Amino acid sequence: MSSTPQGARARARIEVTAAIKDEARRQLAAEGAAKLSLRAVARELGMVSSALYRYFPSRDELLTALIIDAYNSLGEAAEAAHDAVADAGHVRRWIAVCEAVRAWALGHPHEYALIYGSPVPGYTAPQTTVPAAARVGLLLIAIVRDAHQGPGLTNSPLPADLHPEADRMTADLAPDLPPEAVTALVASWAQLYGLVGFELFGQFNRVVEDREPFFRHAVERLAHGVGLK
Amino acid sequence: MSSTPQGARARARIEVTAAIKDEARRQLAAEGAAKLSLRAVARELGMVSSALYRYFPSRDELLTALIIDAYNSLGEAAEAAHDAVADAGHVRRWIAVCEAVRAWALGHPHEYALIYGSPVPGYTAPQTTVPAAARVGLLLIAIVRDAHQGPGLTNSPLPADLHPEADRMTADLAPDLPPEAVTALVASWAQLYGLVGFELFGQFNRVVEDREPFFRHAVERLAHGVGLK
DNA sequence: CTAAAAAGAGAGCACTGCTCTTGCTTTGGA
DNA sequence: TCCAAAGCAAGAGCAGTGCTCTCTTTTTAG
Repeated sequence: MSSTPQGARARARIEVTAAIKDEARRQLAAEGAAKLSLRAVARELGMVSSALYRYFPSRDELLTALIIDAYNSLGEAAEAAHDAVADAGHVRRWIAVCEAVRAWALGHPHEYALIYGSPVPGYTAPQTTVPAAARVGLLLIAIVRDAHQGPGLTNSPLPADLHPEADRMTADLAPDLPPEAVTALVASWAQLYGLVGFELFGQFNRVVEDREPFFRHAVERLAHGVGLK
Repeated sequence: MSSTPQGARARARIEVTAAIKDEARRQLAAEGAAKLSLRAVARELGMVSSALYRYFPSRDELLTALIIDAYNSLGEAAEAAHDAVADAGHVRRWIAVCEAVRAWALGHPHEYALIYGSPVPGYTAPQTTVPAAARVGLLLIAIVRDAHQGPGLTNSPLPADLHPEADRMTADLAPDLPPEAVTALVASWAQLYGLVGFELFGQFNRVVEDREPFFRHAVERLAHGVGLK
């Protein structure tokens, strides 16, 4: 009986795959997705570039792996920040998640750009990324749900032409919540990334200087907008 | 006396420069910024790639020219949409500008990605782009200013720790407006691009289906958020 | 023990941005 | 009017890229 369940080869494959991703992530963090080079990764790992194709069939596949990891890293950061204030009020929890997203983005700008910036060259995200991408959204939904089951939500009514879509979204995302809240939640979710992206991509340069209080206030208003109080 | 003021050479230079930009814009619209190739542009124009460097010293310089054009194109679209409803109420004018931004983005996805997506490979936008980039922002400020001088604005107060930054932004952007409105305006400006970007970059896939009413409602709420009524 | 599968190495293709040198043409001053 | 200077096009070439193909070696599994 062997101590390496699937054999040494399978074990090595896992390690090499991880090493490739690590080195790729290093280059991504250092230079951005566009300058991520398979040949450079292979060179740094002491292997020849063609050998790398045994692990990732193309550059896009490597990027996809990095994208999923980035979504999960962001999701974990947001979840950790939320859990740290799980006892606090719903607005405070909402703010904590938003600030965690911003902090993660500022700490991993190229990875953030990879997942929330413009998609890389002709690249379209495969279905595989969906579960990881949803983590932050699910967190926000959970906060709003807690508030709904606790102190309740205060939402303004929706226009008539939005009722069908609002009901559809609600059925898909959170059937137990009022459509007004779900609609506001989805919009706030997108708006959060507008705030983060503008800061990260330099649109706030020479416009907003002291960004923490600005961001905090903005996401607090988002929280009120979804009905939290 | 010559009919070509600066000589035929200067005239030709202008035409060739325009032809290069046109062809580059075509490739940008077709394939995205990352696949924009100087060699392909030159090839399509029947010139050799090295000749192109007489007009643009590098690929980044070409991209910068396209970025400025894109900002101006977006700005013009927004201004035209605004002027078409200049007599309507402030909220309606605000919505018109936002919807013009969205429509332009959906019609020019790669150009939108170029200016509001993640900045291209290690590329940092030069100062030259600033005036063009400000056009939509100035339009939104103008609407809020009109409202302020007309029916007035209704804003909620700011937290104390935001006062310094809010006053600074107000002095920079619109000294005649209340800091509460300016702060909300800047945040809404960023949030608008969050809504547009999420739709454009596929984050709304399988989440929001009927996007026009959703977007319209969201930006109407933004309008109320900056104090318009 | 052996056939099959997996992995690495290397050469090569087509492409990229960019530089440099070589000629030709237009320009502007003496 | 002539002539040097500047502007421009063309071609070759460099270093780099993603990716494919073939060949050899190593490991696995029957």
